[in-house]
Amino acid sequence: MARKIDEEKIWRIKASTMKTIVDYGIEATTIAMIAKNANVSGGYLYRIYSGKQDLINELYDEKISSLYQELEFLIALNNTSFKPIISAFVQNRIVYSLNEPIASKFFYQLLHNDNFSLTEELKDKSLSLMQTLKEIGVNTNEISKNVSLYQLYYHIFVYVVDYIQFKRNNIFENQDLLNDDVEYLTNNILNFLKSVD
Amino acid sequence: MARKIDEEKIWRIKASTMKTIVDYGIEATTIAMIAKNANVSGGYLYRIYSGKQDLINELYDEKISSLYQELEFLIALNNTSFKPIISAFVQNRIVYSLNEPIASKFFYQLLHNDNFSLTEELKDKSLSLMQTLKEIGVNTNEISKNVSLYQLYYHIFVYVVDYIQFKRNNIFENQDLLNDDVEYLTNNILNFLKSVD
DNA sequence: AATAAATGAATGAATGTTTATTCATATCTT
DNA sequence: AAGATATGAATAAACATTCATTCATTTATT
Repeated sequence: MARKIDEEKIWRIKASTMKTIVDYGIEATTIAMIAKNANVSGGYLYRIYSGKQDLINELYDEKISSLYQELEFLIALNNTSFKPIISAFVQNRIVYSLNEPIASKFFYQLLHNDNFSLTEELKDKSLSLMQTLKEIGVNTNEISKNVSLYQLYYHIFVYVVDYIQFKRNNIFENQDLLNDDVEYLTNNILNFLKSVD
Repeated sequence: MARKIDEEKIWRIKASTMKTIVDYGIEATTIAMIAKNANVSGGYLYRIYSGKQDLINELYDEKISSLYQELEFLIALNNTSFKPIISAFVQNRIVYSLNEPIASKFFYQLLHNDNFSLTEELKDKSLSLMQTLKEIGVNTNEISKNVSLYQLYYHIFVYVVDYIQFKRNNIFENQDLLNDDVEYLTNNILNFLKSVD
């Protein structure tokens, strides 16, 4: 055997990628900047990733994946009613944005960048998750039976992430995220999904 | 005097910039691509704009500006009740996304890109518009007096634009935007802003 | 009215910088 | 020593930007 792969090095690359993108934007971020910030040689990135696009896409897929896993876990924990699932999910998003502001903002940026899209596998998973959630909500009568999978997806994934990010980067005032936000967002989501006819 | 400035040329540059960015993303868009697509020489862009960043930012400011003007007009038209203003604004956003899909998507992309931000002047205008709207809504009791300017701003500007764009780029199915959407979005917004406590 | 001179618009090839990517070499672990 | 990891200088392509030049239009002069 030879020298071991330094796992921490890969972790540093990921952290550096997110930080650099959050600080300077995807456009201005270069491989050299990422490597320097990660204390890693430029060429080393190419041993692991096939390039900048691949590196960012893989990171994004990772984030989406863990989000879906989290939701699956919450569904398994409580599959008889809709609100607790959403409420816990929203709370986790707020906690995440406070504890991991860089990762959180990185995710937000990619969510709205069409150059980086999901794998077919993740799209399928997304679809089946929304279907499961819809069944739960419709059965308990917490949401309308006419709600579309799109409406579910948008309000659960995009609305929450966006609201939190916009609140943090606010042009009006720098506002703290509060526990009140969990309830506010959860209720808003339930109202949307209930009011479809 | 010399030759006149060809105004259509500037129009072509703007249209080309939006189209190229929508097709390839801001990152992959080059000055050469924009110029070629606009049938304009590469160097000509620098007579009008100081560079790529300036060109995009100016276009973005233009879009924001006309959005604010539109809202001002709607407020002047009906300054005694909140819902008609929002309803008309939402309807205009949907019509705009159907009639000007490229401009609409361009705007959406920039709304979520922190590398391009508003001028202080536009931020001020935004603030005063939200204050005016809040007064109208609170007076008629259509929205909560505890609503923050941020919540107003997010739900009126961001939520509507995002919902529409996500519906069009849907990973689930390609859905048409309908008149039903106007009512759905308007009601959602009013519910959000009413339910703050 | 005809012609020349002046002005500023517009061009696109040339420039120099930046960037992703490669590869010969060094380093580390067993 | 062997076999892998890791380096970073070297490379080549892509890029934004500049600038000498050309071209269209207007104004002045006869």
